[in-house]
Amino acid sequence: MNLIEDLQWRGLLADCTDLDALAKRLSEGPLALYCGFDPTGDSLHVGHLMGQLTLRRFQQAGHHPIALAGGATGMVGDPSGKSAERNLLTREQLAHNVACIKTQLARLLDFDRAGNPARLVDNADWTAPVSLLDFLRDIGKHFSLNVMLAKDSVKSRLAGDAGISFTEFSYQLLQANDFLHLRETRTCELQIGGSDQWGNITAGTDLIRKKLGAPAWGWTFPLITKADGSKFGKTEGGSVWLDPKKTSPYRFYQFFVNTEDAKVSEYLRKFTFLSRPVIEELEARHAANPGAREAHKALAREVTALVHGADALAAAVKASEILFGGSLDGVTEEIFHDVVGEVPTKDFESAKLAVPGASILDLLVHAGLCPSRGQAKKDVEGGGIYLNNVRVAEAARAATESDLLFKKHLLLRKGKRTYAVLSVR
RNA sequence: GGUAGGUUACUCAAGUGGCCAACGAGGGCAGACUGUAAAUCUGCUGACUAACGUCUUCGAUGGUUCGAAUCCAUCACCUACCA
Repeated sequence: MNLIEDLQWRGLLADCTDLDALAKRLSEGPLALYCGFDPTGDSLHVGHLMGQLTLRRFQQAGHHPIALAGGATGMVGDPSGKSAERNLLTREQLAHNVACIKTQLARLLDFDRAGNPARLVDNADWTAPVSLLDFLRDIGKHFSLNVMLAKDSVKSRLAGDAGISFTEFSYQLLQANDFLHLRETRTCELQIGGSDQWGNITAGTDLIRKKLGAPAWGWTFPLITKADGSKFGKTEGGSVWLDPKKTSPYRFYQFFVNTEDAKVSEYLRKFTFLSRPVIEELEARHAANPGAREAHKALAREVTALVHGADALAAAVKASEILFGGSLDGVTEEIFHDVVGEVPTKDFESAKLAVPGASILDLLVHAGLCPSRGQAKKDVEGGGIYLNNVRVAEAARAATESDLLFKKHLLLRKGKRTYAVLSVR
């Protein structure tokens, strides 16, 4: 199975500017390709994984991947997929975000691979020095307003109430210029991106054709969705980040374990490097015994290892086994220690446990499981709160020293799977 | 610049003087059933309080009134049409 066939089997091809020609080109030898990542935050999230992993697949097939951090395009804001104008980031925020993102981009690609090492670039390097007049003459001249206005990202905004500013309208020119620049300086012949990037990518291939008369292709992969069609990568706590400080490896692992059945097969193909026979075997096992959720666990293991490494994965698996293994009976202090720090853990004063005890409501708020005492009380009354994995029956419940596990920790839980640990100081 | 309409909790959206912490829908959280899944059913969804209840909120500010999300004035922002 060649690269394109593999990508198609995995469901990673949404659209290609000329699939036959690209297939022919790929068969003739390695090419350079790139994928851009705008620094809209100080961390990438699971949604961005698709681009990174696809670059990696190309690299493994012998091609030259270039990861692009959007230091310039991030200044402007991509209107694609956005229903309203966004707020501009300050230069300081942007510089900080670019620095953070670069290290994350570096993790999934091999920069030392013999023959085709990965490259990391920042489009601010070639965009910032260009003067407005030069840009308008050299780049702007090649764009037809009719074509620009016809792009979905622009059209939908013009049709809506929010409108679109000239700033965001210009975005496609900047991205097209990136592709042109990489085509000229690094012979980068292919740009990949999510299907929402189609308009921006074709702006680039069109520009290259007009200015250079050289071949260039665009490839998009489908945007990942949940089974109900809603946005992928969001949980109670917000986005699932790649930064372990923002989303712990344990929660990252849990996010994938909790994948809906209807999506496991798709995610295994798109997020892991497992081979086709292995994935088909997992699918068969899942079909035979869905309750065991072997496919979910394999998925979570693979992705967590890729992003956070083997050690972090081992800790996440261990903590998960303890917390979801049933009762805490028989769990030794040493084993329990693996949980501490994996789930959100906070300190508190041991003095608070003295005689009348500490209000369970205050503890829940302190642990960050509930936003307020009022909400905590409702959660307790609804039967959704557990102390040391035993349901708390009444809101007046107070925790005392006798509730401490190993004289040190309280294990709080809300619902089926949201845990927090409080440790005495 | 003119005219008209709008601004309600996470989102959409009722409410046009007291019965409004504010209908309803979506979303979210929790419970039951399951498999840490989906679907379904149920409860909750401003803060404080053990509770009676108290407090803060309906773009902003000021006013009328015993009493305002609801009436008046000014300001801000948004939308549409006109220039």
